Amino acid sequence: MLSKTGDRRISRTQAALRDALVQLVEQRGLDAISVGDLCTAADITRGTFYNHFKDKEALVNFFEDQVIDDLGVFQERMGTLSLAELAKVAVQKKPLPLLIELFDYLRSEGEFLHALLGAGGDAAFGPRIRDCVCTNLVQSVLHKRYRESSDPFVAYYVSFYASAYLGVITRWIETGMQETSVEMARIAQRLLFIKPGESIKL
Amino acid sequence: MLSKTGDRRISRTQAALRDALVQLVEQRGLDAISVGDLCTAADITRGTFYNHFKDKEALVNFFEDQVIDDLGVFQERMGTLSLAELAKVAVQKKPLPLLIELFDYLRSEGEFLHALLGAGGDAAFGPRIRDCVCTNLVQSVLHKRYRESSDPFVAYYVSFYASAYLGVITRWIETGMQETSVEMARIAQRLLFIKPGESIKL
DNA sequence: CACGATATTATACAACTTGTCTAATACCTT
DNA sequence: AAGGTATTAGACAAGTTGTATAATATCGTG
Repeated sequence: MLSKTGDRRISRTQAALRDALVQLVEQRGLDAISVGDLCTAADITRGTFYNHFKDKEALVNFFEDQVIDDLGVFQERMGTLSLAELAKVAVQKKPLPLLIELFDYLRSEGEFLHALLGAGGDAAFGPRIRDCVCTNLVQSVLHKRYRESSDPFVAYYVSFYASAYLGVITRWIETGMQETSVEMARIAQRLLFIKPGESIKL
Repeated sequence: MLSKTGDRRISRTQAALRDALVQLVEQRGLDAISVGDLCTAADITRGTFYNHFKDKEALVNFFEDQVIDDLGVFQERMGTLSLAELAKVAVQKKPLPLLIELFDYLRSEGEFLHALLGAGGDAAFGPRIRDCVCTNLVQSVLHKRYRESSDPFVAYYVSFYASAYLGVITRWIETGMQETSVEMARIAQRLLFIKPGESIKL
């Protein structure tokens, strides 16, 4: 019978595989890892691996899905933000609690994200995150009347800022998450109200 | 003796492998391709493959390097642009010839870029292009006095726009390069003088 | 605690991949 | 035309993959 609290053996195996994945991707890159390598690092048998996952790709997707699901919660909450609210907190220089929470969450998954968003990681993961969080963030910020415009420029405009925010997150993670979540929330907000060629107030 | 014009056999082999790479990455993704697959698709022997490349990764890097080198030329020319020039062409709505040339070049490498920048491609390639072209583009546009600032915000500011422009390029390639190079140059320029929350003139 | 269920182990297997090597052949440059 | 060299076809050991089996250890539940 299925119970809410899963089998501890399964949890342990999955956790061990996740740690092994992060460690090995960091060391050698995803392509250079074999299922056997993962099992050795996780201290399990190959048979056990195939009990859980079809192949290496399925393993990676499984753990990526967990992060994407978690981010989905933020995604929904982002959708409820209005531009007016954003402008208000920007003026007050008071970082949005939601953004702080987001960076807190990202930090909690920092090792995984560092490995799988990095150069040795999964090429499909970055776009997935971008499409999940960032596009929505931009949509909530974009003037309502342009959200469903068919003008190609609007699509590029959205792409532009979605990639931009993923770039900020990626840089933060790549450089070891030096800034606090509050600092990052503030940076993310300042970037909303700036033009590329504009003079920056430091 | 080495001559300027290389051996035709080598050129043919490399071209065949490049085509095979693009085709197979598009079909199955880089990870799922074996050296044997590449050789079958390229109609060469595995021995020939190893005559040229140490392994699959070396092959990928070789062709990526060619693109990066080509982009290096644009990178240098970007560095000579001043913000004043950019503002001028923006007002005149006349796209910069350099930008048009850049999108022309990207189109000429469209199939390769579509495959290797895509979800089944190489996770390391996007960051390489970003660091090559985009960062420099931003540097040339960023106010001079902030270029060497140690304020962490400036670093994120640069990251933000570098990723943003790579995102625009990536979207253009992913969606099959519908827009002309002139249209894309115009879009890229318009994006320079806009704020996220700002009303867009369509 | 004891039971039934099941995750894990150890092991084996064929099919495939990898990287290297050889001798013969075909093609290229000069 | 001649010498150089890339390509071919074939073989090799080492490693990887996905699957399967029976024995064992660990789990959740009653």
